Formats: sequence, C-alpha cells, structure tokens
Amino acid sequence: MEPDALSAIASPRRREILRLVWNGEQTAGAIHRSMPDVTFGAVSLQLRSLVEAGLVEVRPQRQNRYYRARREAFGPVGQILERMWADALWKLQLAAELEQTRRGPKPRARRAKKRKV
Amino acid sequence: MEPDALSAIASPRRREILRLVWNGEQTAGAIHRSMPDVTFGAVSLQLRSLVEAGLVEVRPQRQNRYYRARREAFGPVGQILERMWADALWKLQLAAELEQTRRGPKPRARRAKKRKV
DNA sequence: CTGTTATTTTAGTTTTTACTAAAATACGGT
DNA sequence: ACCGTATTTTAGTAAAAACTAAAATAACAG
Repeated sequence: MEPDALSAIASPRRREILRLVWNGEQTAGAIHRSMPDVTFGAVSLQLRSLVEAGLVEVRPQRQNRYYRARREAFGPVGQILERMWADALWKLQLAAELEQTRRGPKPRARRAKKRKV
Repeated sequence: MEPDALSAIASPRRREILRLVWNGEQTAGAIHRSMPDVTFGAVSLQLRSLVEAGLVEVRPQRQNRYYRARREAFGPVGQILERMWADALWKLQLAAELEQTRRGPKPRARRAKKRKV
C-alpha cells in the first residue's frame, strides 16, 4: 500500500474523484463535469496530488489527459473504497459531507495582469 | 463502519492513540506519558474527537478516565490498522510522519488572567 | 500565425486541523 | 474547607488543506 493512501481517502472530494477513475479512465474535463460545485482548477489540483501520491496515473492523448486509478497501489484500502461505493448509506453520507464542506462565493481580489517575458 | 473512521485513521497522532487503547483501556495520563512530545491538553482534545466520532469509549473511575477503542466501530479499517502496527515498515513510516508534523515551541502570548466569577 | 478547446499553474483567501499555555473543573483525601 | 492529582476546556497561534479567479500553457485546427 502506498503510504499516502490513507490520507488520500480521508477526503470525500478525493474519494469521489477516485470513484470516477476506478473502473476506467476519464479526462480531467469529464471528472470536473461530474462535480460542478467546484472549479476546474480545484479538480486539477486534487488530481495532481493523487498522481504525486502514486495513486492515479495519467495518459495524455490529443488535447486531453486521461486519468485512472492505480488500483494496485491501494492494497486493502481499495476493498474498503469499493465497499463504501456499493453501500447506499455511504452514498448519503458522502452527499452530506460534500454539502457541509461546500464553500460559498468569495469577495473579489483581482491580480495585476502579468506581462509575457 | 463509522463514517469518520477514515479521517480518524488518516492522522498519525490519532493512529498512535488508537494503538494504545486497542487492546485494553488506558487512562488519559498513561496515553499522554506514551507521547511526551505533545501536551496533555493536546492528547485530551484528540481523545475527545475520537469519542465524538464514536470510535473510542470512556469509562470514568475515581479521578481517572479510562479510554478504549470501540473496535466494532472500525469494520475492515481495524484490520488495516492491525496490519500497520504489525508491520515494521509502517512503524518507520509512522515515526517519520510524527517527526515531520512535530510543531516547534511557540512564541509567547500570555492571556490575561481571568477572574473567578 | 490566430483562434479554440483542454488543462495546469499561480497567487491569494478561507477553513480546518493540530497544537500550546493557562485556566477551569472534577474527584477524592485530610 | 483546602490540597493534590487527573483531566478537560478555553482562547489563541500556526500551518496545512481546499478552494477561487485569473493567467499561463499545450495541442490542435484553420
């Protein structure tokens, strides 16, 4: 088991991403479309952290980047995830957690335009 | 499995506490003596969060409070914990994580003495 | 080259987590 | 009542995590 598997699956957001790429690859865009309550950038950052933890692989093709879980990296944790996803009670729990941690819109803070060097 | 089991075991500090109360009860003081790099208050707070998550039980007796893991609340996660504790590589990993997240001493900031009302 | 689509990266904000020191509480002993 | 030990709670700090909006990058199409 990858050492960071435990902290990776502690986050409901990352668990949701893992579920989407568990049984096949998905583009970053498709993943984002499945979680419209966060920005594309936020999804991309979570994907990066999963890749850096060795838990997800990426395959670039054309303009897209296809992500998929490296299931062998999860060891026994993988079974726990699969069990959770199969369990309807867990689905409700996940919805509640996402609702709870939803961030509201933020006050502006425009950055100055950076010149191309 | 309790819904918060996953985030509970993501923290190396809470995993260490759970290990101490896994096979029998321990007083808060005994737990603290096993982790002298944090204050008693910090241990007490972690114990509280574990109790609130339904993962640990407390039994008050005399001036002491005895804590023990509610192993049935962990489901398959319990096996993962036991496996980790039996595994020397995981022990090294834990030591590294605890070392990494150790907080240094802090700059003072005395609070005003609160009068007894 | 220009424009479009897909995605990542940057810089800044907010929230959460883990902690500390000190104060408060609880319990029993004398 | 006062004292000592055990523990919790409070108030504040610091750092990490999660997020946003905007800018930057990349790959392709024309």
